[in-house]
Amino acid sequence: MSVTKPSKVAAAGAPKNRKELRLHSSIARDLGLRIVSGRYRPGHVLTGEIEASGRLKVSRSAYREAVRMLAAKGLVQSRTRTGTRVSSVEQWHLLDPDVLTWVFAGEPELAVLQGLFELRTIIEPEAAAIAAARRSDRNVAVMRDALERMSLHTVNVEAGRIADKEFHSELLRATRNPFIISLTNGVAAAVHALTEFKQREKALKRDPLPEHWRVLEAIESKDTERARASMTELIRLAITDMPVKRWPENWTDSRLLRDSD
Amino acid sequence: MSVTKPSKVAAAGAPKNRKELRLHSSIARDLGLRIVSGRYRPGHVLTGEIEASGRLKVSRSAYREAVRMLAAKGLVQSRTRTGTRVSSVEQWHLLDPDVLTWVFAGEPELAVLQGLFELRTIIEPEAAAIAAARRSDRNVAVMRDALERMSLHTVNVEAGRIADKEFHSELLRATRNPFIISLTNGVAAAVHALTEFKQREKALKRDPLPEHWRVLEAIESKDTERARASMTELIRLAITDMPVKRWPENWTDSRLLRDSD
DNA sequence: CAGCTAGCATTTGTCTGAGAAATCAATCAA
DNA sequence: TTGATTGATTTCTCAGACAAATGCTAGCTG
Repeated sequence: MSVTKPSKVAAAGAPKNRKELRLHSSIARDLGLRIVSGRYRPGHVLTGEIEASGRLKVSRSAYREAVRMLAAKGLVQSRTRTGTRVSSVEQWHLLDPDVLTWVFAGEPELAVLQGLFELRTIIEPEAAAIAAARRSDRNVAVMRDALERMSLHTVNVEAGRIADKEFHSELLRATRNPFIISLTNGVAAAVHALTEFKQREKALKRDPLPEHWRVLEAIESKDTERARASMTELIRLAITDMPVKRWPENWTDSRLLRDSD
Repeated sequence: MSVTKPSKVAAAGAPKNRKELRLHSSIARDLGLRIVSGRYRPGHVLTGEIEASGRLKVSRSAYREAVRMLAAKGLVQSRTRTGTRVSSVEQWHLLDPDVLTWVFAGEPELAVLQGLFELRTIIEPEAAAIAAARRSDRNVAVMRDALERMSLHTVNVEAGRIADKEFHSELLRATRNPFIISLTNGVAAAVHALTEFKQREKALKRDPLPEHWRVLEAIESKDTERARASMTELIRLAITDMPVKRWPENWTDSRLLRDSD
């Protein structure tokens, strides 16, 4: 029960992997992780502000701001007298970039992986088709640059994964649809965490570049049909690259699904 | 520059249309509306906490909690010394239920309407197909009940619009995909605000029930193809019901698109 | 003059302590 | 039994102070 505070001394030499967060953001991340990981189940009532902030050795205001953030993301709900309780999973803003990052921070469940890929299978081929119709030359240039960096670094290192993320972000941006673009941030965060997850298991054998280039070519030549088809194929290949033994047939064994009240 | 505070006396006789919000939520809603409506453009720096809270006659903590909420929704970003500035539109969590509600609170721009319907056209037919494959009997029962209430009240009154919302929510819920379900809350909020918007112009002439029933029948009989097709048709009809003179050909005239830096 | 450094000023961030408001639960009265 | 009253608990709101971060500027130094 300890918040990884942004160390005031920033221990010399310690690799500051993650950006220094403010105290309230750290607390929010901490609580958020506990919630999405299932440590705090839906319906669970958090310990009161006074005790919780006291235990964490932080001020009540910092703790409250953290709770407000989580409430804004649909993870908790506060009521006087009742306290702050974890909301049902259906209330969670799962496509919020932070929430998505937290969900994929640990070992994501198979059904959750499957859910994300299902969403991508629905969205991204259509997005690619729309992008092919509306893309600007600049969109193409940015995507090309991303792919070149991706081929330079490979997705086995952070720089390559970032390039991968930027490719998909720019593709969705090319749709000119604010709502689809908004999905970007969330899905990109998830995919990024995901390629990192893949990487944890074992370095990717297959080279994912060819299908990316095919998507780019289709979009560049404004061929909507080919853009849709090649993106469908890209996602299909990405799924086969996931280091899972067996994809579950049904979904009902997901924690994200069980606890809905 | 005044927050519609949750009046302490709740002025006798005054119709309390909207649920009583806490002070911090009221402030957040207030600022949020100003931001998404374009009153505060991306890049704009909000007045400092001390002055802002003073002007609103609220405590700094209440104001800060509001800002934290907006930051959690990607609308603003705070930095010491620099202040709190409105983020670029791409940072906004447009699918957040609150943000979506705020966006559609006023007269939504055509391009924004178009964007939402484009997203629905992509998601919901596929969702209907998946729902047809995975739906439980209970899902069907809930959807049927919603349609019956919808036909009882018509979408010209609030009760009918709520029933409409519940139909679509339950449909997405039937997909058993947490991410698709999460889209529910956002899209449902938008559609709800939208039917209200339609209603403002003029009562809907055409009866939208038949196409809803066709979707339900397809899902009940687990006919994925027919579910997809009938949902596509439902959305197509919903678009034609929008009281707009002419759908714009290109998008670039949307405020949501311009200000991205 | 160019560039660097140290301090200054400003804004958000954090802390503390005190009541106010809301609401659940039990108690008491009609 | 039902309704009103009281009490306890928790979040909510307020006020004021200091800490930390950081952009800016003046002055120093080469």
